Amino acid sequence: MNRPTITDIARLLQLNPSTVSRALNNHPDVSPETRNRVQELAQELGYAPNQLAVNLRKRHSGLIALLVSEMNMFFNPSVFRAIEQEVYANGYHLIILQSNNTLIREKQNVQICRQLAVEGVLVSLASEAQELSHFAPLLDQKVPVVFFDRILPQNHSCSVTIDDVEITRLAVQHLADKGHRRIGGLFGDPNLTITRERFRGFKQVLQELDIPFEEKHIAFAQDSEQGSQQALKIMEQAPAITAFFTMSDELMVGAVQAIEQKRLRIPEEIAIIGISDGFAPEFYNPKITHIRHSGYEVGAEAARLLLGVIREEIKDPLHVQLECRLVELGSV
Amino acid sequence: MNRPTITDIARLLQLNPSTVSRALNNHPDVSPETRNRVQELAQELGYAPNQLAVNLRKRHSGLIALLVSEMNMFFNPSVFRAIEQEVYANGYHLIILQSNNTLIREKQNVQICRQLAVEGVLVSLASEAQELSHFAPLLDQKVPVVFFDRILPQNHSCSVTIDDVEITRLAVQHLADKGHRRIGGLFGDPNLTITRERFRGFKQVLQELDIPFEEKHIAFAQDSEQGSQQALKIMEQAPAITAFFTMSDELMVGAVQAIEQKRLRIPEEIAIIGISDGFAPEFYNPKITHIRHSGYEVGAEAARLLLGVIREEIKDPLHVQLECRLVELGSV
DNA sequence: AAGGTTTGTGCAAACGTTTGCTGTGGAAAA
DNA sequence: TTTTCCACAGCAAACGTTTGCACAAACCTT
Repeated sequence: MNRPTITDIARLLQLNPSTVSRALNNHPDVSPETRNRVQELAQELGYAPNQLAVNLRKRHSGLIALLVSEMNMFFNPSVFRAIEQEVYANGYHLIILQSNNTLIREKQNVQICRQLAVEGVLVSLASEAQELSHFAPLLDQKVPVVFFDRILPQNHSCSVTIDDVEITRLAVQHLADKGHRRIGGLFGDPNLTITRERFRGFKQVLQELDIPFEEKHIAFAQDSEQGSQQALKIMEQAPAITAFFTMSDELMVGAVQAIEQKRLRIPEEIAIIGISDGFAPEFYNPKITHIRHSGYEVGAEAARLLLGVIREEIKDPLHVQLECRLVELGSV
Repeated sequence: MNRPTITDIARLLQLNPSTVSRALNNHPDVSPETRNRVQELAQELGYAPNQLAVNLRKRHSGLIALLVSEMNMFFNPSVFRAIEQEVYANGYHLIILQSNNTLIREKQNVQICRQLAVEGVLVSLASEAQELSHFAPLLDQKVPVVFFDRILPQNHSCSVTIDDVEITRLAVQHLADKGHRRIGGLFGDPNLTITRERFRGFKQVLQELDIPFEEKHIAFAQDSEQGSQQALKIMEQAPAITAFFTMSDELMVGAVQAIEQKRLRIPEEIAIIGISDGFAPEFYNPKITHIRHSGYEVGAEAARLLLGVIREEIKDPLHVQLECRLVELGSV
């Protein structure tokens, strides 16, 4: 009762395995009559090709790997869904590898990609990754790699990000439009491009607005918990601030927690604006005004780029920056 | 500049490929001296075994599939993280297949599992799945399957759920203890065991408490949006209710939205208690009292069971029910 | 010293496909 | 009728490993 193979079908039909193979793949070299006989029997036996053998023979795996730091709720599930859908629609399958933000796991994962002969890799870097040399084993083998979300500047592959400077400008400008001039800022891991860019944007806009930048108004934090602590610290060191800018959902949650702990009312006593790719802003009352970027679009675009590179339709490293929009809710 | 193979190493070292293979796998039949020579050269060449060939030869893929309805934020990412970690730690890799809650995709995904020769499958059913016959192709081939979270009663494989009746009892009992006797209930897809069980628990507890069950106090909803509408409807049809029970995070979000829309204060004017495996209860102010079950534990247990079945340590279908606890916050 | 055992290596088949090449019979062209 | 060509099917090698078996040499037994 084992799975039928091409050879089984060949034996039953007094044919050569090669003919059966061609028949199943609708190769023109096989007569319509035999093709039908083969396909009918295959159907009847519930034949499904042994993908393992196909893979070996064709020297590819049909797999695309997603290397990601971790599956937290703020790694927008829609990024994920978009990638899966795009990949699935093109006949590939997705395998997920988490780095837990460690470099060592990321290196291992690269090796795994190589061993499994994955045909493309989507990467959102671990925060420990300071450079990209550990991707060499893949690039050497000409395995297409697309970086997204958390990237590093010195990359020679495609990448998908959002225009971090612009997005931050949008947020801070909005605060300024509403009269805020003493603005606290909460930023993520300072090693990541995303953080550096948003921080740069923040300072740049302040300068344009003739608002002096003050160290004590800003802080860096790795997660929601730290974000909350840092927000508290800022409010204590600089009680005069009238608004917070947070560069991610995690930090938004942290900031709101700190604000509630301080028993300040939003937006009357303190305003908050953030950058969000999740549902967090909708959870609160009032809902948090934010710059929304579509996680779905990031995922979809990254997957599309990767597929383009795999099909050799895209030759040169493309760096896509997605646009975002201000969503005015009640927190400013 | 191609990847070196075992045959390359053999040629370079004037050995037979079989010896090289054994050397690399630390087979005792090979002398320490040759083993070292082989391993050193392998290291030097950056040899990595061609997993595709290994798979074919060993007739397994090292893959475990996760069949899931969709990657929404309420499919607790920690379930996911737990599964990935457990699977990874045991040398397997995870491939994700989404059904988008449709039966047709679920069937396709089962076929894909078969073709890829996955060694085990973790399933949280699509809501369209009313029975399990489409898993026959896997079960026929003795591919281990473990159902979790969204299951159906008539399954002969292992499953991991929580004790839905008990969990609901805990919640409703808590409301009753606080004096509530007119309780609204929001439930999910009535086709799913999880819903039926929780609904059964709900009615059962009401009966034990001598509270008459009223149709107009309860509703079923598929998502957060519908949940909100249904909650509104309940509050209009039965304005006397003093508390809501919600069986999932989605519905909790919906209910809170409805309550806020009605401008009722929690918990003074209306109480709410829910079952949660996510962060939703923590988002609100006051935080929502809930029964917490650990998504991480569900995922980890499901993965452990699956690995047990794969290793043939577990022979009979085990049905694990995880325990939960009441988290008293400010909404009751 | 004859026999037996151990140790290390090689040979070849197998896993299930795919594919370039060869070969056949018959139809079309000369 | 002979030649040319085409449609169709078979043969065999290949993808890179793993593994049962055979075998030689060296090592122990009596």
